Formats: sequence, C-alpha cells, structure tokens
Amino acid sequence: MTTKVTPFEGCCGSLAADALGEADAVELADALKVLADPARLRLLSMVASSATGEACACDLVEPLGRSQPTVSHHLSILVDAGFLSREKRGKWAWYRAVPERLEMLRSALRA
Amino acid sequence: MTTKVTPFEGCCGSLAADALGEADAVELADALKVLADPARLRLLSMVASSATGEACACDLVEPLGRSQPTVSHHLSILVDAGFLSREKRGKWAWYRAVPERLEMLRSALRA
DNA sequence: ACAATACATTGACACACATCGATGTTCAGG
DNA sequence: CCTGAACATCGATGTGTGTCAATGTATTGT
Repeated sequence: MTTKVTPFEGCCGSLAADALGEADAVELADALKVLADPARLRLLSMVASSATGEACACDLVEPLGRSQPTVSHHLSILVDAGFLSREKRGKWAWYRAVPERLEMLRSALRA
Repeated sequence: MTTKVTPFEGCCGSLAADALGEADAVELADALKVLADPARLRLLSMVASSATGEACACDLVEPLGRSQPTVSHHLSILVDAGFLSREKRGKWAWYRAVPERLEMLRSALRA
C-alpha cells in the first residue's frame, strides 16, 4: 500500500484481452484505490486544472474543506503513486499533475 | 455505496477541465472503489475475456480462489455499479461485461 | 536569536469492507 | 415430493483507512 513502487499496470494489456492474474489485479487495484477517494480526486483535479500548471498546498486546504494534516496526507499518497509531483520551494510545497500516469491507468482499463 | 444509482460520472467533464466539486468527486470515487479491488478486477476481466461473451458464476469461484459467498458478493457489486449484467437461466447466473460502463469511467479520468 | 508560517508526522478513533461459515432460497431431476 | 446443486443472504471478524488534534521540523522575516 505505502509501497511507492514504479507502476506497470500490466502495460498494454486490456481487461478483456485475457484474465487478469492475482498479482496484476492487486497492482491495478492499488492504483485505483489511490483515486477512489473524493478528497484525492478533488486534489488531483485542482492541481490539474490550475492555470499555471502547479498549485501550492497552502491553497488547497481551504477549498477542500479538510484539515491541513489530512490534505498533506492525501497529497503524499498521490505523489507516492505517481499522479502528482512535489517540488519544495522555500516553505511552500508546489504540486504538478503527471498526466502520463493517469493515462497509464486509463489504458489499463481498456475494455 | 449500495446505492445502485445510474451513473453520470459528471459526463464529459475531465479532471483537468475544472476543479471537481465534492458531489462529483464522491460519485466518481464510488465508481472507482468498485474496481479498486483485486477480486472484482479479476472477475470483470474473466467475464470480459470470455470467448462466448458471458460467464457462469459457477465457473468463477474456483479460478478466483475465494469462497462462493465472496464471489457472489463481488459480482453483485459489479452488477449494481453497471459494470456487469446478470441473467439468471435455470439455476445458473450468467454474467456479461458492459463495456460502455467502463468507457464512461475511463472518459471521466481524462486528463 | 526569535517568532511565525508552511508542511510533515504521530497517535487515536470511528467506520468501511473483504472474507468466511452457516443458513436460506430457488430450481432441475428422479 | 425430495434431494442435490447453484446462488444469495446473514452474522461475525479482522484489517484497512479517512479524519483530526497535537506535535515535530524546516524556513522566512524581523
């Protein structure tokens, strides 16, 4: 879960191609679990829809409506899973979306 | 969770278009939660990759390596979420994939 | 140095959920 | 009918996780 592994998502195999093995299924499920939370989806969406392409964590707490530790926690999970990248500048943490990671997940869900 | 609602998945809006509201995020997250489980991913994959386009529940228990009640439980969740359709024939339950449902999810994850 | 700010980490807690055994229900065959 | 098979439902249980308050850590400004 907290593995921070480089994701393969059974590259280029679709769900209908042939039956998923347990290991591949666990890996895909882990990736999906990361996005299967409203707070994380909104964070990813906020960062991805930012005009400048990046967003400061300090600007995400209030609109998300959750505590600062909770936001920090979710952002870490998104970074560990590769959906966001983090850059620390001064005392601020800036996040950018990693569209290729999302595309990788999307392609793993091809029918 | 057990809502069996017709899914919209915020039709035609992408994650990066603009920031997801809490309600849309909950709906998308609920759909992702359904697939964020190895057992359900494998069941969906088994049915989708079946040569005949359908699969009997009786043939899914053993390859999945989980108990019959557990398999039945997961299949119900997939049906309720619209990823599978169920047809009862005699004493057997036959399942078919619903590719449009998966495509709906995939498009909601557009970057 | 000191205070304040931004963020991460820790500990605790409530709740959700995947799983199984046992039981209920429905249906086909004899 | 009655038995067996296929599937669903129920109850219980252990594990995972989203959340927050409190605290720790780093960095800026005075």
